[in-house]
Amino acid sequence: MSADGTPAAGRRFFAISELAAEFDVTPRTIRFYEDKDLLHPRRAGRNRVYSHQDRARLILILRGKRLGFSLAEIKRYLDFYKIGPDQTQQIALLRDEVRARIAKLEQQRTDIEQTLIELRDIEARTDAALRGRDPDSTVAGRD
Amino acid sequence: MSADGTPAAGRRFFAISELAAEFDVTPRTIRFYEDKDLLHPRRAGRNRVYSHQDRARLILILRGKRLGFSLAEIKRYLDFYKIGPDQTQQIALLRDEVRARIAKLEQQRTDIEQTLIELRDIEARTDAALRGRDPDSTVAGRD
DNA sequence: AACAATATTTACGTTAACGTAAATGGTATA
DNA sequence: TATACCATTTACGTTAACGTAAATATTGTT
Repeated sequence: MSADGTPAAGRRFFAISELAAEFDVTPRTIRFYEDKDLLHPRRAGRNRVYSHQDRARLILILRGKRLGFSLAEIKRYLDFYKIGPDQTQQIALLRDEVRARIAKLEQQRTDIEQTLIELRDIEARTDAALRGRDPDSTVAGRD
Repeated sequence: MSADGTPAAGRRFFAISELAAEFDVTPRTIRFYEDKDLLHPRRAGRNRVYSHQDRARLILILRGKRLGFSLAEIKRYLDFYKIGPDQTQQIALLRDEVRARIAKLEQQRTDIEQTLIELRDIEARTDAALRGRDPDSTVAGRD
């Protein structure tokens, strides 16, 4: 590990196995993302060489996966960042897409808050049950 | 629609096609969930009949899907609610599982907040670009 | 030079979550 | 009663996201 604690600090490039180990995925997975056009590492001869930007993209990909997005959706997201110079028509479409994403994420956030409330309630019941207490007779409530 | 606005109010039971229409899924999908043991409607002869509880379970299933959970995970979640009377051993395991879920959802929430920040930034850039303004030269910033 | 370790390409295999189509049966309506 | 309309069952098809295995090349080590 480097001085600042982050494993990538001070490093210029990364091998596929290094990234795989760091993010707990297989090299196959990383190559698969390249095959799907989500990553574009350089080559040192035959071997793949990943820059900090490549690594950053991988982080975004994995975050997208945690949120349940498909690789196709994640690719679109990554594309949001590389729209070229002014294409009013394109930009308007982009804006609409971005807004749709925002709406979807806000719905997800609402779903999460609701689910957390329910889970915390269940957790409290299990805690109580394990203590012999009993905040509502049975662990899951009544019918 | 009923007096209170909710389409299910005052109704005792639902047909599969009604639920399918209400939640914008196909009957096939609902039958599939039953096949996977996530739903257990009664029968009127050969036909499926869904109660309010069945409908509520379907709502939870669809919420789980929006959050990116697999049907197997969703089934576990539904099971959280129907743990029988005191099985200290079982309850301890349940609590651990519930806590793991909570942790995962909190991670998801963090991911969402971060993504929303980025998307809102992009949205602002598109807005500005469409107005001729320009909060940072190009839509996506510079390299 | 022989060997071990790592990376690459190619290609077939696998699982989840349905889609789609065909055959069958009850029901209501003209 | 013929027809139209759902619902059901059965079964094969499809897509996404990798897993797994085999053959080959490269590099470093003993």
